[in-house]
Amino acid sequence: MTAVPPKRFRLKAKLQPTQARAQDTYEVILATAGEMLRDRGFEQLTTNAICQRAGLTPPALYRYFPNKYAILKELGDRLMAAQDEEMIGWIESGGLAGATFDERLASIVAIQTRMAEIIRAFPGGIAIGRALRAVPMLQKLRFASRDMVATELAAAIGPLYPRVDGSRLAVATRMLVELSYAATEMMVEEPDRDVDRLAVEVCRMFVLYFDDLG
Amino acid sequence: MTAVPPKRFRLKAKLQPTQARAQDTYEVILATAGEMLRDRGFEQLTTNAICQRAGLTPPALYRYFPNKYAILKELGDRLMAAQDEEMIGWIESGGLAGATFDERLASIVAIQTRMAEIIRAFPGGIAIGRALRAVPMLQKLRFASRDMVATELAAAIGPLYPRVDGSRLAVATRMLVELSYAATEMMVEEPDRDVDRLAVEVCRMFVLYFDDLG
DNA sequence: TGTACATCAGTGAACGCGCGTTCACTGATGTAC
DNA sequence: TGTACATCAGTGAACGCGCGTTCACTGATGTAC
Repeated sequence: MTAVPPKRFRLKAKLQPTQARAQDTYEVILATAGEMLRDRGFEQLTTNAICQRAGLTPPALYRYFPNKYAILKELGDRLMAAQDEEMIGWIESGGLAGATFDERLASIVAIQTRMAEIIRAFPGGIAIGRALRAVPMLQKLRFASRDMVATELAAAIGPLYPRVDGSRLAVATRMLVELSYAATEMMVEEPDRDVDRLAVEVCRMFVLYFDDLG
Repeated sequence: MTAVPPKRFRLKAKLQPTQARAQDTYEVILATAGEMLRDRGFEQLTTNAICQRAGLTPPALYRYFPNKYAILKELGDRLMAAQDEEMIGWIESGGLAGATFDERLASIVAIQTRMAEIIRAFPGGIAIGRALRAVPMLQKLRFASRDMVATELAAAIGPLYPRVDGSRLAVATRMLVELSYAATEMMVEEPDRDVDRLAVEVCRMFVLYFDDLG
């Protein structure tokens, strides 16, 4: 009855494709897995089913991925990379540094909306987002991504809040990024609701908080 | 290549236990599943493994639960019920209606901290919380729970914000509850971090937002 | 208060299926001369 | 510029395992008289 450590899996691709044909196969596997995640969800995702749908045989898949978690990891990496890139771009191009409340609000609403668009546009993005939360091994990647963005944000806006000490700013930015992700998921998981209004209210809250911080 | 609808499962218990012995079995199954979720996570949870650990044979489990999702649903229901009850109690005993900023902050920090405690105290609570997000069929229950709490909160605090129209208040309370859950998960998923400070900052943000709303 | 019967609760043993995975192989591509 | 060879890429077919699930049965509990 003692606690059993969770199973570990290799996540790295076994071989990197070198020839063009192999590169195509690699991408077809990922694209097919993304479609299946979108249509059926993470739990229904199996290596055999991916192969069948992709028109491949299992050994072709196993040449590049040791198991389905490796595929999921690669998809998660790509989704997070797309989001990180957009976030970093937003931070570098001003971020929260608008002169008026409305400017700051418009800026953060824009990035919040963009985050939701990225997930929607990514095949299986919603299911991948869920997996990033639910699968422990992917969770670490998600935390790393979030903390990286939060650190960048703290570095960028630190000068705007000279009286706030670094550790509090770190907590504040980490919170902002995490809750921004949560809000993004709320926007994509329930698209029938009024997502634009939700985005505005969430972002209003963020701006009020950071204005108060200074 | 058309989208395939996700598999549906029966979630209701097949039979309700009547005798005391059967009631014990029912609870043992749930308690064991909770332990296994805590130790190994959702993906490692299998009906056979639950039976083995609980000292039962599979047909005993299948007498009460048609599959493992039914077990997960019951656990999710209980976890959410515990959280809902606490939240409703908080709303009824004042909630956000403190006279000063610090009073309101202290009140919301208290409930935020309590939410985290409930998850931590619930066997497998963290894994169940993840499953409530990741498993589509459980997600609906989570949304229902959240919307119920949000509606109660809106009804309770509506009189405090006479100028705010109902639909905006609905969006605001829904956002509050959802982001509060997200913050709770952040607190329990990374317990090594300074959770108390995080709770204070999150709650400060909530109070600032609702103060501005009025 | 005991007995006979009905119903509830759980067992032992096994099933079929599909999962992840691998072996031995053929075919495609690249490269040295 | 063609040929021989090495390496890369993917196939066909099957494997063992463990999963969810079920069948026929025994034992435990409740109840009518």
